[in-house]
This record gives sequence, C-alpha cells and structure tokens, in this order.
Amino acid sequence: MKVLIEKAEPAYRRIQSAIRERIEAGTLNPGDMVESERELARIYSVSLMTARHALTDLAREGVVERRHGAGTFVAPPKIHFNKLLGYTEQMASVGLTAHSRVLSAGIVKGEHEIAARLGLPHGAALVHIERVRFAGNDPIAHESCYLSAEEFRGLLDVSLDRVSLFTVLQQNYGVELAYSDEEIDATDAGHDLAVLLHVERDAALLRIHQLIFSTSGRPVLYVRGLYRSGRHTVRIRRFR
Amino acid sequence: MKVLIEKAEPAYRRIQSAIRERIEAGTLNPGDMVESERELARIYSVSLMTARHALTDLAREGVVERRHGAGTFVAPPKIHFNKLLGYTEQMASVGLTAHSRVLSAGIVKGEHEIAARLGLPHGAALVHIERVRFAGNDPIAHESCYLSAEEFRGLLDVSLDRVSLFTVLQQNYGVELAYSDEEIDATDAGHDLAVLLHVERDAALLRIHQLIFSTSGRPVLYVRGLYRSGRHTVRIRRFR
DNA sequence: AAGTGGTCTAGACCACGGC
DNA sequence: CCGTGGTCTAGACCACTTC
Repeated sequence: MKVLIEKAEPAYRRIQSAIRERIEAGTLNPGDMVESERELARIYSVSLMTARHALTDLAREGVVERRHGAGTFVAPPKIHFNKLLGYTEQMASVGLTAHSRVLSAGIVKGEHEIAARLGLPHGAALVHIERVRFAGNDPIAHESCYLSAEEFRGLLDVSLDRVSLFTVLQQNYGVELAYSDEEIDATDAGHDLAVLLHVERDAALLRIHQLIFSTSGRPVLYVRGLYRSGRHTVRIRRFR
Repeated sequence: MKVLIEKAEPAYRRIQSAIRERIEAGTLNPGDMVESERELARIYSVSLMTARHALTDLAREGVVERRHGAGTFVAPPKIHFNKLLGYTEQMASVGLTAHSRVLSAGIVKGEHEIAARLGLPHGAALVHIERVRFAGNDPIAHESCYLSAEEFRGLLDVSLDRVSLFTVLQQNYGVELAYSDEEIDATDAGHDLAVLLHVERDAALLRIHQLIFSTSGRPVLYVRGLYRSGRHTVRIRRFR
C-alpha cells in the first residue's frame, strides 16, 4: 500500500502544509470546514491515525478548531500578544518608519552586573551600542544594548543606523531569539536625556530593561531603553 | 483483550493522572525519567498508541519533556508569566501585606469612553471606586475602578478596605476573570497625586490601564492605576 | 441515519541516544 | 548494541452533531 515517495517529510506534515497553504492562499477561510479525518486519509492514502495526527496537531497550534460530531474548521486568525519585537519592527507594525543614530559603539569591561545577567564571567568584555531611536524625525527613545564581545566579534563593523539588530544577530551570527524578560518602570529624563529626546528635564519616561534569550534558553542581549511618554505605550495581555 | 472496567475515564487519562499524582506527591521529581511508552503499555495493558497519547499530551502541557532516543522526563516546575493578579495578590507574591483606603465610591454616568470599553450603552451607569493602595504604611498607588452598575448591584455595600475586588467579583457575583489587556506608559504626578502618594509634583509615575475580561470573553472591569516609580515594577515576558 | 471526531488495538519500521 | 521516541497501518467501536 505504501507508495514509496521521497521520505524526508512525514505524511502528517505534508497534510498540514497543504491545509496551511490553502488558508494562506485564502482558498480556506476562517469558519470553513476542513476535510474530515476519513476524507484526508483517503485523499492522501494514509491511515486514519495519521490523518488524525495532522488535524489534532493543527488544532493544538490554533490553526483549526475541532468540534466533536461536527467537523474540523479553520480557526479565526490568531492575534499575537506579548510579542517580542525589535524597535524597527514595532514601528513598522504601526505604520511608521524607524531609524537610529548611533551615539557610541565599543567594547566595555566594567559592567559586571550586566555581564552576570548575560551569564558571562565577571569582567567579561561586552559590546555596548548606544542609540537614539527616531520615528519620522522625532527622537523617541534612547537604547543601550549589551552583548558578549567574544560571541559577537565583528558586530561593531556592521552599520546599525538602518539595519535591525535582531536581523543582524540572526543572519550574521545564526542566533534565533526566543523570548525576553522585561522590567518596566518610570523615571525622570534628567539633563542629558532631556537634550537628546527634546523633552523637559523632569519629563516622565518609560524605562524598560530587557534580557533577551535565544531559542536555546541562553541570555544573549541586554537592552536598557528609555521612552518618551506619550510617544510610546506598552501593550500587553496577562492571563489569570 | 479488553478487560471491561468502568468506562467513564479514557485509558490515556488514567495514565496521565497516575503520573501527575506521582509528581504531585514528590515520588517523581523534575529530571526523573518516566516509564517509556512500551513500559506504560505493558503496565496498563493498553496499546502503544494509547500510552503514547498519554505522554505526548503531557508533554504538550509542559508536565514532561520527551527526548528522542533518550526517554521521557519530568519537566522543571512551570513558572507563570504575564499572570493577571489583583493588587492584594501582587503584594502577597513579594511577601508584603497590602491594604487600601477608599477615597470615593459611587455611581457615575458621564464616563462614555469607559462605558464603551466595557461594552455598555452610551450613558450607562458605572460603579466607580477610587482607592489609594498601601504597601505597609507607604502609599504606593492610586487606582480607579469602573464596573457596570447594573450588573454589580450592591457592590458599594461591600467594604473594600481589606478584601480583594477580584475575590468579591468571583464569590459574590460568580464572575471568573480570564485575562486583561493593558496599556502602560509614564506620566508626571501632578499636584493632587503628589499629595496622595507623598511624592514631588513632577515625580514620574507608571500609568497602567487595564481592561479585564471574564472567562466568557466579556469586558467586566476597567482599572486606571498610577504607581510610584521605584516602588512598583512591571515584569513581563514576551515571545518571538 | 449519516457523518464527524474521540478512543483504542496490535502490531511495524525508522531515527536517535547513550553505553 | 539496545532501548527510546517518531511515524505509520488498517482496521474497530463509541459519542456526538446535524438533518
């Protein structure tokens, strides 16, 4: 019965891909019924358990919803909450183009607390990049990034004025980011930041500390950002 | 082969329960290996697919981790991120006891924007409770809560000085809260809040707007909170 | 009644990990 | 090498929804 095709991809994945593509292409819309387990089994010449595997897996991911006795239906489009985005991506998501001005970029050695957070030895050399972030022509934020100088050799040679740091980490160093733990509070601008961000000295700023982890669970990047109030709002969803 | 026991519970669930109980009881600790699919199949007299179902399902929930070629292991205890907590619960989670002073409590009718957010008709009557929140003896926050006056009749008769609003909603009104959408930014205290929170007029405060939904997906409670910088930090996790 | 998903069997072969 | 999980078969009966 087995037809002996290319092995590489499991049958249940091929079925899933086919369904996903139809949803992507708009052939299948939210609420539409997907083929039943038995139909899929017949169409793809697989057993019921395999067709079932494909569907339960898609249901687990939220792509489809299964209703006992009724069928399997395309789920309403997912909204991503608490999504980790780079500054460039955040601006793009609200239809703005972002750029940066690098204030300083170099190697620092005295930042023991940050090194510790990054899981690096006491006194480790860190790449430190300090930027002012713009939305249009307005300065919105001041961000300081720290990374292992050893792991990210040559990072300072990359121009970060218009390229996303996230993209560089992924494409040049093969580091896939997974999640970030963040701490958010408020603070006053103070003299230096007031000048940089064009605000009053005692203007309230949102302060966000991010420790960003790779898919392997290793801390990779530490970011300390200060954002102009009124120009930047954090949106999150919490669950009970 | 079937032994015909009580049907009610599927075999794979019985297997899961047994494993969960052993973890709960401490017989099985994080990192410990769980029986293999084949062992479980033999022990419970079920087929491999059924034993497998039990384990993949537990893995999906994060109770165990499966490692190809190695085995199935008890996962490290789950930490809940982005958890929706009431103020009382938050304080308790860091070992502090919280109390409140109610500044005002009554029915308001002009808050059209908030009524709209709560999915109520224009001009709907709202319960409005305004409180100062303390940690120990220090005033930490100012919170304004809004709820449907119609749905929560009699809420104003409850003393909220020491009882959590979350608890009252659940126990007195049978409302189970599910999640909240929040917006966070920064602002200056201004004169009135400066007095209430014992800070300077231009001190930076964290401002959090919460729209809290019940398990049925209906918006139930709107909270606007202002938190003293340095005394309150929001901790979240974002995912890529 | 017909069709759907939910549970389950009794095996099979493969890919991977650790000894 | 042996044991592990990953994929898969060719069916079965039950529970549920829809008509």
